[in-house]
Amino acid sequence: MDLPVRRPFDLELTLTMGQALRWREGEEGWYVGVLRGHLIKLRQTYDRVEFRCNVPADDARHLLADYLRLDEDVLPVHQALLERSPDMAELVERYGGLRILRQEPWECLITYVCSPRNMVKNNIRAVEVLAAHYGETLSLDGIERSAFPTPAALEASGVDELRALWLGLPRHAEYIHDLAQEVTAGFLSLDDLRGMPYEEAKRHLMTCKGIGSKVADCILLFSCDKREAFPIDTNIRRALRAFCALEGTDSQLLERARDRFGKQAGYASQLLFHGIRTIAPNGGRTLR
DNA sequence: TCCCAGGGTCCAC
DNA sequence: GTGGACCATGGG
Repeated sequence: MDLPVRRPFDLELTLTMGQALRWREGEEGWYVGVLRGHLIKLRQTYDRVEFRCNVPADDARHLLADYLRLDEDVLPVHQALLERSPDMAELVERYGGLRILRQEPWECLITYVCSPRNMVKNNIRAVEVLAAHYGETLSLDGIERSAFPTPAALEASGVDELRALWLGLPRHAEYIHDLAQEVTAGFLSLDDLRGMPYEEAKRHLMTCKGIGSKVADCILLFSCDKREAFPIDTNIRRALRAFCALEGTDSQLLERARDRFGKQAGYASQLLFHGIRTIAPNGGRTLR
């Protein structure tokens, strides 16, 4: 079973560059991950994405078309981006197949709440540990993984139990439990965020403990269709300096990046993020 | 030994 | 609103 994709489309880059943390390379070119409670295998052959999943083919098709944003054409995005910022040409040329996934908001929220002062490697581990402890066990072709836990499951776990999982910092456990409570109680509606304007959705998210500007932008870009979100971290700061000659404080950078990239800011952020980690020697870090 | 990881909170000022 | 210290550590 497979789906047609419009090139440029780089499945491997898209799944492994760091926006989603649950994809693992399997045998025979498959990438194995868990998507909305379903264990799924994906691999690309030129302009098609082959898939395997324990749900009816049509259901999987809808699930993947949404997740991979197959309804969107990336070429107009490239064009608009290059018109606004010609210095992005090299990144567009090299990594034009990179796409922004449409992740499940709850999982995305918890994933990025665990990210501050946490290495990516440990962030991946934190998400996997949460799934293993509180998520439903799934199997496909002899592979076992766990679904990402529901808000109710994480709320029921209790803060002390979450803290014992060493997710990063102790306060990450507190943030997770608080968020689980807010979502189950209906005080925080992640579905509503998608319908709000960017600024309003960001303000709303940032009222939650543990969610600052960067984490909010990650959630909005990766799961709430806010293409103008521009998460600023150390990599992006270096990349803006290296590729676009932009410098300043974080708030200045955010304003300048959004002014320059407009609606393509989120897409630009991922090209910059991947670019500085692969092209620039030493990750663009100034040698001392 | 120092710096730094996909930051955020809390506190002065 | 801004700048600094602090925070479950581990690798270069």
